[in-house]
Amino acid sequence: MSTRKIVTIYDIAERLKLAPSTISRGLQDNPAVNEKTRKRIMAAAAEMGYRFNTFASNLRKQRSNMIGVIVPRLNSYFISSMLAGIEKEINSAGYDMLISQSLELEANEIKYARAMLNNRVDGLIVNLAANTRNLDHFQEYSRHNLPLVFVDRVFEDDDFNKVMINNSRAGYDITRHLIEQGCRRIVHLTGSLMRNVYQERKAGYQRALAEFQIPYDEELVLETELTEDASAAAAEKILKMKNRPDALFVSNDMSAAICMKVFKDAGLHIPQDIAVAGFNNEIISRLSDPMITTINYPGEEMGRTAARQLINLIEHKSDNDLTKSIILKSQLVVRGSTLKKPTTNL
Amino acid sequence: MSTRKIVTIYDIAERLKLAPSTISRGLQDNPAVNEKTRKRIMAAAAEMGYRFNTFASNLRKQRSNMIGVIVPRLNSYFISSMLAGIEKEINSAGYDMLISQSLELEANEIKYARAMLNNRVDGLIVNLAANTRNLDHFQEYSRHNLPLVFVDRVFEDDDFNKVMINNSRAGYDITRHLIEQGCRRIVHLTGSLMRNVYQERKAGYQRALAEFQIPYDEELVLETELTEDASAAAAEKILKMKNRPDALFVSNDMSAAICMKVFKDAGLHIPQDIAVAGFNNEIISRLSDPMITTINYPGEEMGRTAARQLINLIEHKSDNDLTKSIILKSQLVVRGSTLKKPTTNL
DNA sequence: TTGTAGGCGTTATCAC
DNA sequence: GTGATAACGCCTACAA
Repeated sequence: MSTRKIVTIYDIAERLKLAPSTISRGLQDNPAVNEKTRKRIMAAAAEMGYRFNTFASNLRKQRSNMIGVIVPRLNSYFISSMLAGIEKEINSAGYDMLISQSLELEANEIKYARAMLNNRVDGLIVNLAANTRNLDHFQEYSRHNLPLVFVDRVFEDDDFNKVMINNSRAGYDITRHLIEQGCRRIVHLTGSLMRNVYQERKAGYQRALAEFQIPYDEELVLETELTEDASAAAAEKILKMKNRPDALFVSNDMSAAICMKVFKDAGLHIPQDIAVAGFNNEIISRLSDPMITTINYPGEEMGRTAARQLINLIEHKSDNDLTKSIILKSQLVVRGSTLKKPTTNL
Repeated sequence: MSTRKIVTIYDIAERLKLAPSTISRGLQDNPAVNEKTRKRIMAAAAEMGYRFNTFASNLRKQRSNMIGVIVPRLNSYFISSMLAGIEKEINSAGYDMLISQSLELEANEIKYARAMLNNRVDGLIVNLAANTRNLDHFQEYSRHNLPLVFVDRVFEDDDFNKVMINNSRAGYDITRHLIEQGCRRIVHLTGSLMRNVYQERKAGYQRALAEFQIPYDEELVLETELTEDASAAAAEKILKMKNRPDALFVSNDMSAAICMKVFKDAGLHIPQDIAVAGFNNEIISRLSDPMITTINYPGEEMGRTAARQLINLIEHKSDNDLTKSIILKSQLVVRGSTLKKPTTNL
């Protein structure tokens, strides 16, 4: 029963003795077409197994109604929250979403940026790969006046649109909090320092140390990929340090929880023996024992904001020349994993 | 400097005094074209800011090179692992991925299934929404001979291709394990029983109870949405039960961890006062204290398998008439949260 | 309210 | 090795 031949508006037109243009109008509820005609058209279309051809339509209309999204990974708490936010906003505005994951590799990012361009996406949202060196592969978007928004992982000193939080401030807040709890030898476990988010958090960490006249010790900054294994390895390394640190500031809650587990398994008490702070306010920060002090990091909202900004640019509701950096709020959330002094009322 | 007019192969042809067809060939490294000519074409294209038009190409070639994916949510551990698997497989086979999230609503699923069809995806992978009642909205795919693969959440008694695990067996294994640990009053906290995955796990639970002559008590089955709040509420409810249960089997590790936290906060000891088992083998199951007994559930591999199966169907490397259900292995992983008897060597 | 006609950018076919 | 031409399916002036 499956109709081999692809059914087009011409076939429907022929069957109903109407013009193709009438069919086209009828199918998209154009009010110019007679109600009865419209119903006949719909019925015939359904019966004949007609499928609207988005390509032909897009080709003709010169736009795709698709928004491209390039992220480093799909399976991360932060990224998936962000994607959920992007998707909601995009879909309610009538767009579809084309996703690629760079797997943290610049080479893939370059490849996908080009593919998205060829796919005529109406705009692009990007969260940079860990090892991306520059934004050359996005210059083409400017050239074609295609809106582009970077979210979270960005280059800070360029003219692109971006949505982010104040990572430096957050890193400072958390480090200062640790210092105020009496910690002096604070390890910082971070992701790739090529990325602003990690670089900035580290800058905030250093700023807080300096403010309290604690000498900065490079040995205490551990750069890893923040994977499950790498995090556990880092924790082991910390355990083996001659002069054991009294605090650990990790750039990610999951990683922090992994370190905490290693510490606890080694018989340490948290926060007494070592205080641990994370980042992101993931569910796990609330489930760990003790609960993890962290930075509340609005992934879904960042996604929505980036998407909304992009859509505004696409629909010319805002001006691409007025480059905007949107900085969303993040807050320090103090919990048991760092409370050495029972002073705070929590 | 931005070129207003869209540059096409005609423009390049004109500039180089060549025919459009030659340009087309040159751009795709067709060996028929002279090496020198090819280089001139490439150079001109780059210089003029030419962008390949995927629509026109797809329209002409009658295919999109895109694979559609419909999932209930993007921000869940299992889903994002699965997506990562799908993406890797799809991309290495040269396809792109179009994603929509149904937000667990059948209405959205119907809408997106149609949109994917119109977008001329070459195939579709679906993980069903919580409240989907039937698969009518996918019949059109059969009609058009478009390959379709359901993954994880499926309807078991139809003719569609599917990739899943043996949920009934897994539910049985976990329940039996709890019983063998001496538990008799076992609560089962589950997601929507309209979905096979939950229905089957429950069936396994019942089968194990029956086998050990433990009467099935409907009051002990709690159906919720397994969100953070719903899980905590369920745990509270369990705490208030007159005759407190001695075990809890949750259909999801995150949920199990949340329940455990509520129990611990109420002063209970795990597993002595109440044993807790989860599902999925998420990272959190390894980080909780005690670690959570669970079912190892290969999300990424399920994604890869579904994608591979779909691609085979698309490329006619396998026959759609030979409907296949692929059942992947899952295993019971016993950990501290259920070990009441220190007999097992763990 | 409906019809006519041309074009969106690419590729396949056939010719040279 | 290169060129001419006709689709692919839809949309939109403009005309009737």
